[in-house]
Amino acid sequence: MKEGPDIAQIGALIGDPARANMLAALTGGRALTATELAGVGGITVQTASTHLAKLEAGGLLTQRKQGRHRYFTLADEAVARLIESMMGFAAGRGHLRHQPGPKEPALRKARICYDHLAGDYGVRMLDSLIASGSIDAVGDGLALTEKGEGDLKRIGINVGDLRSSRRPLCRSCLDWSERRAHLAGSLGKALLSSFLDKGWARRTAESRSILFSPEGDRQFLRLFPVDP
Amino acid sequence: MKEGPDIAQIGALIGDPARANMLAALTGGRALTATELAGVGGITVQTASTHLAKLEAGGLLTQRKQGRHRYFTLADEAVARLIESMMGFAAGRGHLRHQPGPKEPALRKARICYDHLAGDYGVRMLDSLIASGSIDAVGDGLALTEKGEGDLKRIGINVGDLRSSRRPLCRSCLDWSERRAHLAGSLGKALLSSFLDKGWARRTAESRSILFSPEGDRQFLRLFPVDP
DNA sequence: GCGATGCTTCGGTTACGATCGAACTATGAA
DNA sequence: TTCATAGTTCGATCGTAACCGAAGCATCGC
Repeated sequence: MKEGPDIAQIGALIGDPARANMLAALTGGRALTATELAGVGGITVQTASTHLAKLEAGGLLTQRKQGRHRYFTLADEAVARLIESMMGFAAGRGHLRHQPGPKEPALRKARICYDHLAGDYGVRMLDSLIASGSIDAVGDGLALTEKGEGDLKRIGINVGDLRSSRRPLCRSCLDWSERRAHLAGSLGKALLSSFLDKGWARRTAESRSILFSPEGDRQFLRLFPVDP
Repeated sequence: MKEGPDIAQIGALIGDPARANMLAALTGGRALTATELAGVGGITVQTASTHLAKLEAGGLLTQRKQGRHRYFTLADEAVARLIESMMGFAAGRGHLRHQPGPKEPALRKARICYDHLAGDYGVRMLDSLIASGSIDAVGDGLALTEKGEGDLKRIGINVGDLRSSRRPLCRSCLDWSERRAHLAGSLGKALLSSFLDKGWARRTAESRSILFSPEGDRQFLRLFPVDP
């Protein structure tokens, strides 16, 4: 009874709908202000403020004040992974909130998952990288091959730079909409960044969905084909 | 706001201390009755009953009635993984409940994690299997090698039988006490079963800890050496 | 300096859920 | 049948936490 980590505390932190919505929104990777978060939580700023304080005390959030704003972000990638894994679990049990609204399809097609690409396109990209021999999949682990390193260089991603960070290069992340893995880790981040830099896609204002331009769409599908 | 799976529901389910304790106890893998669970939760049976009903409605638990008892177990392995991952997360944030009681050290040395070995011994076993070339570790994924298949056969584990199940053979599972990976999956289960069958170790009544006999301890350490 | 904006703190209300005693159902034993 | 054990359902109590209005700080633009 008194053994092990206290799972109830963080469960309770995530267990409030307003807080859960805020956390989910922050899984989008960008920092949000208290007022914005109050919006996504459907509550007033006062209430949001107390919620945010609790989340911060619990170690799930960090804040950075900038002028008269306070920007909140998830404390680190581990929090993002926890949230995503809970989403995957909830989706599997049919605990859905979505009356399939207008934004839903876009979200399933391509969205941001902390800092990398998720949704149909995310899964497709990983499948394609594996099929082309750029990434080795062993069990549920992923590893970049030499061929992959060369291929990535050709589209402007220098893997050497990424290796210097302590963060793992490749990591598989379970996609809640597709129920299959997509690519996370510093490489996943670098790939998404490059798409955004190239103008192939852009992030939307308040949602987690990623919008591909017609041109970007073509380029993406050409670069990551799926075998027939 | 209305997009994605409802993470708050399961958060709330886990967020109650009594329920969290029950779930943690069930991570021990064996089925427990409502009264036993009331015990670990520190509540009366009436209260436990309502909690258990909620957990079942939420899809986290299943019950099987046998005579006048009702045996509760985690609904499936996904639930166990979710709980364990939350434990790992909570441990990392220092959300500990343990005033390091008497049972704590035993729990850190060897315990059961749903159906496989965790704790110091679990981590050691995986390390040793990797060092000896029985298991390939790529990224955070694990794969059994041909050599490993042979070695396992020699200690009485027929991998062929395990492959027939849909469940993955090797899976890495983050250990909350060691903060490193141990071996899960059907192979992890088979290994622990064999230790128990051989009488090297036994499960304890109400706790998740695994007790090795002096002889079993010797055999285990001989079989899974760590290089100096 | 002044007002406007972003956010927190305080106080009081409200609602929900955890809790348990008591009564009720079901299975097993004698 | 009767008694005992395991469990659920009901009803009532109680505590806590979510919530918002109002007031209080802090920072910016002017």
